[in-house]
Amino acid sequence: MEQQGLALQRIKDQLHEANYKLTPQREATVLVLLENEKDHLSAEEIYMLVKLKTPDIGLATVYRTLEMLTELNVLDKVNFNDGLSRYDMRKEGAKHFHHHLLCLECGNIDEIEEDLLGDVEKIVETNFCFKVTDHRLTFHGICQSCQEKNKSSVE
Amino acid sequence: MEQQGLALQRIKDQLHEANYKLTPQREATVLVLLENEKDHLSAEEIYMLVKLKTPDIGLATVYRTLEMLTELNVLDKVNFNDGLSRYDMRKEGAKHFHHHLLCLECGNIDEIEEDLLGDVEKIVETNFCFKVTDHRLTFHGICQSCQEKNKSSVE
DNA sequence: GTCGTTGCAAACATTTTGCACGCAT
DNA sequence: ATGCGTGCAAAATGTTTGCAACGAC
Repeated sequence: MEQQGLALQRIKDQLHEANYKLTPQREATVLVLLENEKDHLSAEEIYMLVKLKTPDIGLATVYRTLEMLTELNVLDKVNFNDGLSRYDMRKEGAKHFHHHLLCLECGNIDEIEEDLLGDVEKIVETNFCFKVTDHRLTFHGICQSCQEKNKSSVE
Repeated sequence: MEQQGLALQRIKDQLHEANYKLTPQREATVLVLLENEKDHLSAEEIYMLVKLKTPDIGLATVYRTLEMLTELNVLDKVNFNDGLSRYDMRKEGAKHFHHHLLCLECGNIDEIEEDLLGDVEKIVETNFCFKVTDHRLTFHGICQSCQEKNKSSVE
């Protein structure tokens, strides 16, 4: 909770620095994002959650807010393979973008905060002369609980 | 060329195994994909290329063919962040899916065939109990030629 | 004749845009 | 009064689906 207040303040500051105003709609959207940090909500899902508390908001505004926050690097727009964009908070201190584990069976998406790509990025920079600024890494596979589910159903 | 003939034959066999027919439209689509293996074409781009040689084809057929080939693991559907799906041939021998380098300046997408994630996947399997079957890895950054372009324009 | 495949058009889903209005400065 | 921000509706975009017709066996 305290954390969330700090995060909100940080985002407010970023908006002001970039000459954006923190309107009630924008604040409500940011709050929903903070409250659901662990999920990977789509624009529509965010819209519906915001609308519960702030019914006076349009879908277009949510899209515009999400675009703005993505531009400010508060959010990352991520595409898994379900045809729509999802939005993911960039952790405050995190230099790198976290990784994802997508379970092909239940569709659940977990996050890995650990940076696993430090060495790999160095290889890319030296061997391919490519200046890396960011990355997207998603593993596809079977999550722990689905593995257990399968095991017990076989027995 | 010879390689392409072999690849085509292999794909034909896979279709037949799965009880699909190799219709002229499907063959034309596969040929376009083989001829542009290094690109990351969207459905529409593929459609337009196929239509040059085989005008009697509809966009829906291309979509259906791409879906079928994705299901057969001949293709991978990849999403960069431009809002549409792109299709990428899975290399014949390649056990793992190759990685991508997306240049944020010129939009070019390069491929890395080397497997850079062997160790990382092991870590994921043991530390997170996640059975990895595939992955998507894209580095965002500046490609070599854009770096050079920038250097000379500063001087 | 059956059945898989097709082209076309319509439907659909997601995202963007145009516009008139509202509100803070 | 200026200009940013808004909701709504319309448009644009990318993809899927329904359907009648075709063609191989």
